[in-house]
Amino acid sequence: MQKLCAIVGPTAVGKSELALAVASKINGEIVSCDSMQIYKGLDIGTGKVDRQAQKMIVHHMIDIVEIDEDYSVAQYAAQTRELIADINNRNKIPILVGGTGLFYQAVVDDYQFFPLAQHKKVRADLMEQISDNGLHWAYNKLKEVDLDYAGLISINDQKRIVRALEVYLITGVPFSKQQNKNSGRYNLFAVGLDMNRAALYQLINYRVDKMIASGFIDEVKHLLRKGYDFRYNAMQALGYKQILYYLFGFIDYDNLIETIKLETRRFAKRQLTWFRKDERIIWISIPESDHTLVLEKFLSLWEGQNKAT
RNA sequence: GCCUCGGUAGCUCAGUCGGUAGAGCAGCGGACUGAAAAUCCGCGUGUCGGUGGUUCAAUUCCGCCCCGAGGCA
Repeated sequence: MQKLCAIVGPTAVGKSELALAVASKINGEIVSCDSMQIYKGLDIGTGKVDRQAQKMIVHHMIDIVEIDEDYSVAQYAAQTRELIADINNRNKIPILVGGTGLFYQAVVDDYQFFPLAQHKKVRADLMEQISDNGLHWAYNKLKEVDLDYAGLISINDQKRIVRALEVYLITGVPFSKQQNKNSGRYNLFAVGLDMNRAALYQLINYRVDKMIASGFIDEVKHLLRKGYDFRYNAMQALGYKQILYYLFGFIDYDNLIETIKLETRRFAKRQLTWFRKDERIIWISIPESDHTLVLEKFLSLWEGQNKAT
């Protein structure tokens, strides 16, 4: 069975640092599990590890698409599974590292996705119809074709309503009938990092200040000059969206910094909610900023699991 | 020193003609299968500044005190 090691947790908790240390100890390669680091050009705000570190330890799934390219979890899962197989075949350990819960889940639980052709036009049509007929119309439409899924989501959840409809329209199969998964594909060792909430929030605030100081705003200005604005999903990323608001004059500077920090804190909370429900995850709580202790703890857990299997 | 206004949730404030109180934001919890750093759902967390008095009952009325803002000296 293929081996897979995973390091997950909220933003700013120290996943990347630990991953680098672990990778060099257990002969691993890092597979990023991050929905925004896949984009070229999103560097400072997504907290990519610097190029030097990327040279020392092999990193995958970073900078793999352009900002204006379409990308989805289905592609991520397919690509990542191939990579994991490849790394295993070379007798190295794949280390899945990141904070995007859906991407993590799709890989470790081996979600099955139907083949799906271009969906952009279908979605654009749907959006137009919603602006004409209202969201309730779309929800009722979904009830007609997929009552089960409609029952699971809120009548206000526009994104999920649109997605379920578009997937149905393209494949002809109700969305809820497509939610299949295999289990036990990997010999999984998953570690979650957590820390005291107040300390985490402090780290997040500090990290945002650091990003701003390293030229985050210039990075967004540069992207905007290339024509990348609100239209692109990548530009909905935390910080990028807010800086666009700032550059367009919708919010002032103080407001900008506070909003990025606030939204990032809330994001971290949602990440924790996601990972907490996965019972396979072994949690390491970070007492202070002593990362050597965390590494030791990780390695002893890893040894323990390898002896057991 | 005197006068006026204010002191209620972490913050900004509403309210109770006397029956221990509620909004927004923050916060907390949850959901999540082709946009996911997205999107959505749920939950008031309180010595009503302190202390005496009136009252069956005071956060509410009265006295005194403390704190803040403004005004008059």
